[in-house]
Amino acid sequence: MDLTLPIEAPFSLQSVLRSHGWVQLAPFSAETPYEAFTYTDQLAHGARVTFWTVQSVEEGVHVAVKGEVNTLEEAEIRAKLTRMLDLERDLAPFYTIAEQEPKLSYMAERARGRILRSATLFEDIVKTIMTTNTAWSGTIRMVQALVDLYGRSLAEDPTRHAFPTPAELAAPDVETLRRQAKLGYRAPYVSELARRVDSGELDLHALETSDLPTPLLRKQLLAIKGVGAYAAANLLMLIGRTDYIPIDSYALKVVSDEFHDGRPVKPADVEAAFERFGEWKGMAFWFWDYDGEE
DNA sequence: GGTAGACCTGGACGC
DNA sequence: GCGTCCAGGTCTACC
Repeated sequence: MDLTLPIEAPFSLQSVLRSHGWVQLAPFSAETPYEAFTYTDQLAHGARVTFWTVQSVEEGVHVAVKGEVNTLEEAEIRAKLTRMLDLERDLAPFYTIAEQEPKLSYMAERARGRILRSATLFEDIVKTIMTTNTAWSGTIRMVQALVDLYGRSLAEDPTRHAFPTPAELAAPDVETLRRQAKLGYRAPYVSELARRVDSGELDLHALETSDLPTPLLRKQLLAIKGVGAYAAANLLMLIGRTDYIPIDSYALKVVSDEFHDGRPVKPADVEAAFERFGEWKGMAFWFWDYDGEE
């Protein structure tokens, strides 16, 4: 079936897909220049696996779904795409600030600022843990392994798999996760997270929709094993809280090159570079035109 | 609250 | 081929 998700301007599907590396991770699939993407998803309603092809149209985005879906399933797909394409983020206040800064002034014109997310916060947390202390190629490999090994397959094409649910990742023991998916020391982190979410002990929907102040939300994220300062800030960015900067070795490098002539910098220097943007400093860091190509 | 050391894996690099 | 280093960090023990 086909459905259209109407989206008000400014919006650019390509800008969302280019917002970070998530589109390169399974079960996403896309080719540069990222004008469309596909995604394999296991629906909560009926637990059926569906395959979507999403592309930009004049009114918003068009979604082609393999097979027929009922009304509840269609509503779920619309809700998930709204999350994935970050459609509820209000960028107007940030655009007002950004147009005063030459390194950010491109944003409104190019409809940048929306950050690609997975269908669920659970998937985003697992993927974020997979980015820590590894090369990007390692992140791609580990996420692909989790999807291929534990995600339910698409009936029409068994080579395609959805991202595993918390129950599906809680099922294998830690040693199996470590050995089969080659997660290394991250295996117990993923296992514990999956078990806590599956049992209801950790309510990620409540966390995501909470109106708690950002420092308290950050504290809840830091309580998840495997989520440290960088990962928590990254996840806060994904759920629309932009007042922390995900400081990793990449951040240290780009800030060093941009503001300190390549001299070594510390996390405090990264904070200082964007402090003037207040609650938007994570956005300013994330979308700063470091290489002058925007 | 701050810091040193250990931690899985796999690719890059030097020999 | 083989050994070493380290990559888009985090945890634990210790001070």
